[in-house]
Amino acid sequence: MSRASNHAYAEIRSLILSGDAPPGTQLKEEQLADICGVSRTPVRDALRRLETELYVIRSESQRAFVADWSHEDVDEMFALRGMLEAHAAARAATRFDRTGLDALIAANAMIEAAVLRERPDIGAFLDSNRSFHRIIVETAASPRLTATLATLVEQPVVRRTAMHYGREQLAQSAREHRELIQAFEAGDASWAQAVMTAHIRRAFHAFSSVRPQDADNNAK
Amino acid sequence: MSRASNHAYAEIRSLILSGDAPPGTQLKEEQLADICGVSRTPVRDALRRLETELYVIRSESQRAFVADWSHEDVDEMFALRGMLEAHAAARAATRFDRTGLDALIAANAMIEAAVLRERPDIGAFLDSNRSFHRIIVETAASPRLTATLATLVEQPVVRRTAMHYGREQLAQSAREHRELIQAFEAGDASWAQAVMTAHIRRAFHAFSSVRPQDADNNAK
DNA sequence: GAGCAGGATATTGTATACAAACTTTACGTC
DNA sequence: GACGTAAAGTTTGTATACAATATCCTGCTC
Repeated sequence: MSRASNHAYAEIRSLILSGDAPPGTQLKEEQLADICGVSRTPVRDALRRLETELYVIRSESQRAFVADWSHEDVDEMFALRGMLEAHAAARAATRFDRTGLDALIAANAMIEAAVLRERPDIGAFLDSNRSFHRIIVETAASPRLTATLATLVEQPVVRRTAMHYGREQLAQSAREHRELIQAFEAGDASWAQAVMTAHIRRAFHAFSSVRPQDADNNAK
Repeated sequence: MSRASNHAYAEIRSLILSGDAPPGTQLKEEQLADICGVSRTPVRDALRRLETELYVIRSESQRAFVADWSHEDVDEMFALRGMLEAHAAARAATRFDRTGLDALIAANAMIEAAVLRERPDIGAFLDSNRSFHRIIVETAASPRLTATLATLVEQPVVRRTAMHYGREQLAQSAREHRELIQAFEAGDASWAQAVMTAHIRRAFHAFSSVRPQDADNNAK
């Protein structure tokens, strides 16, 4: 899955995330192939990947569409994500070594740098936040958990959530990360699990208190 | 993703599960295409699906191999399954109607009939057991949860577990199902969740107390 | 004999052509 | 005008040929 395939994946994904292809849009293989400048074969690979990540859904007759997420879908997704990510945190708590902890601390330092300024840098926040959570999931050392969570953690949702966070909520997020790090340093699985549960749950409420059009305006 | 692709998927999957392609075996697209009697295109689709379900892993240079499942992997799989299925039970507890409950009761009656006899009928047990759990997951009404669990509940694993159950353990399984039904009738989510957690956890210990070769002998 | 270069072989990636399936449209019937 | 049906058009599925890349093998040098 090399050059062309990855390129198609990135291109189509950005079409969806940018809103150029809003929910419900039909994604036709040939048309996408034109846009990406490759043949249909790598486009099909890309669509399959996007499908497993639930960016794309398929009609009964296998036509591909940009996925739309109902409020209940999002609620359920956060519930599952909270459960699994908290479980990952608990596992990780018994597995962290100094190198991993340092990486975690570094990631959170970058988050704080992005947040604690006049005008928070949401892009940098998202990048570092993603790193932070990825380190934890990987330290949990369960490929199956990693794979399952990958399909659950939708970056468009994380993005919209962050968009709605004010400066104070972004800072609170970083503080929760600090507490997670403390729990990891103590090797306390229950603590880590509880903090992570709360962390994700709070994100859910931030997300669901904003109506989609507001988030879009915010994004501009 | 139609005829050829599904066929290739089923065929390759059964190669892996039957042990004809043991862990570590390299899966070459052309060779698989020959075996399945289709071209490489649907084989590639099938491999991608199997890859997301972790039956197949890829080397750095994108070559496909049969994944190896360590004891710890299986442990983790049961842990995830327990968590998610317990969550499903909790959701279902607030959603069951009389029709659903009656279906559940009927399924468990069939389980008991298969179990409470001179020589338990494992095949019938497995069928009814699958129905029982499916009714619960579907009553939970979360497509995402259904999809996630589907990749986690490996029937070969369930089968091996049941193979190792003695008559008493099979009966115990049915009793746990009865308690689940009580919890559902009471609409008590916490109760249902706790019973399901224990139910799956017990299955894990039954599974892991049997060594693979014993299970295979038993299966013959 | 160890290690490396370079070509031969094997394997995956991509493009393209054609087949199958689904959708839409146009027309005829009632 | 509503409905059904069949043909035309659109879209996805599959096969095959070729390209790119990785791996293996051979023979050379030291």
